[in-house]
Amino acid sequence: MPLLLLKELPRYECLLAGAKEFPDLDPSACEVFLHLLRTGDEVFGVAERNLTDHNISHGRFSVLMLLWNPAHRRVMPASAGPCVPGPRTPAELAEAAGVTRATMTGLIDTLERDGLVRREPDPDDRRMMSVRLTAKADTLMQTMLPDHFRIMARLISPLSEPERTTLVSLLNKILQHASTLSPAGALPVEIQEPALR
Amino acid sequence: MPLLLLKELPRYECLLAGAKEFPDLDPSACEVFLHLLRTGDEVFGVAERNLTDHNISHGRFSVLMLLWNPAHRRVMPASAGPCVPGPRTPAELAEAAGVTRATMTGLIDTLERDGLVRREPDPDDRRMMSVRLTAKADTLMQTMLPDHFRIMARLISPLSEPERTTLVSLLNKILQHASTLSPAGALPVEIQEPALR
DNA sequence: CGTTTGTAGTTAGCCTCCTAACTATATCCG
DNA sequence: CGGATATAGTTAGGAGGCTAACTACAAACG
Repeated sequence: MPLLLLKELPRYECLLAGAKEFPDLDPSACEVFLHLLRTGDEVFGVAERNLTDHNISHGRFSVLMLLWNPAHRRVMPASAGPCVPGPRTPAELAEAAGVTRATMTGLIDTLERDGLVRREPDPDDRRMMSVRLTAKADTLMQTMLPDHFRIMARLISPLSEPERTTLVSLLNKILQHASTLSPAGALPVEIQEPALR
Repeated sequence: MPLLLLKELPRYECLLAGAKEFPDLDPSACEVFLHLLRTGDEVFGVAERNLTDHNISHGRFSVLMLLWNPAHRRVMPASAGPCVPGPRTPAELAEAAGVTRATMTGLIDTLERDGLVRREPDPDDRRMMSVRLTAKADTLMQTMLPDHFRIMARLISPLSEPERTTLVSLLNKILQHASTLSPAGALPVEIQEPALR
């Protein structure tokens, strides 16, 4: 639900009209942009509703998934392959989930309060903590995940397999390109005209 | 930035492995789902960074766009066509932006504090307020929008026109279907197979 | 005409995100 | 060895989401 976007997307003729006043407005790009955000938001909202029923926000779910991965490996043969061991410390979790360490502190706080997670001091480096799932969290995941998987499958069910492949590849083109414009990929924007007023 | 999602998407073989343990896990659906959210998040983040430079969050931007539309019409010929007059009251704005009235109160509070918006009582119905953009907001939009349009165009630039059409149509299939699973579209689910377990 | 019902906006309290600054510990290096 | 630098985690304060409950007004209806 966090995206918050115009519920009704503008009609294409409105975009064309806007392009007359703003030469920088690319109507088809704008349309893709808005549809991407709108659809992402809707899909996100449907998936989140299920988690909310279990008192789990998306952020908390991400943390549980990151920590649960190794617990999961416990069940699987040790030869299960390249699924890496998964993060343990708040800093690693923050990095993997794409939030700040401060945010992760808050998430772990509430997860710990709800008995889903335990903090343990690292014996080797006294700056560090180790975060572990409790048995309660493990049980919760076991009941929550099948629903979550069914919801994902249902959301994507209108697409055939070839359509799915196409969609992923188109999204990937955008994602790859967007990453280069991103905070990390902060190339100096070079060519941009001095505009901006 | 709000989506918060695993930065590194799981490899497909991990999804396949997961499907062995969870029969409900549809690997290709899962892959589409994750790519959609991840790409939406990235694109959203890039676009938001520009707004943030002007001290405008996405929520505030939505409000400004909704209110600015009519101001925009002022410049355009009255015959401009089917671009409706745009919302004016907090309740209408909340509905159009897809947030609660309480949230809209907060957004208008900060916008008013920053001098971008004015509240005026409705003379006919003393429960209602009318929200208007200030001249300052109008100026801000004029300087902010061209950048915003350029960023959208850049984000989508890796796709050709036919690819854009395809992408929008695939996204639309998902969006239409998702809406039927949604809170508002709470049709009694009737025809839906009894599945869902 | 007065009571009930509904609607607009706000308030209060919670959660999750952020940035900036702080504390404690580890490490590097002169 | 000892100071500068870097890192882990937290804290403080702010914004923007939410729900639930409240106030004020309008409308409906018996």
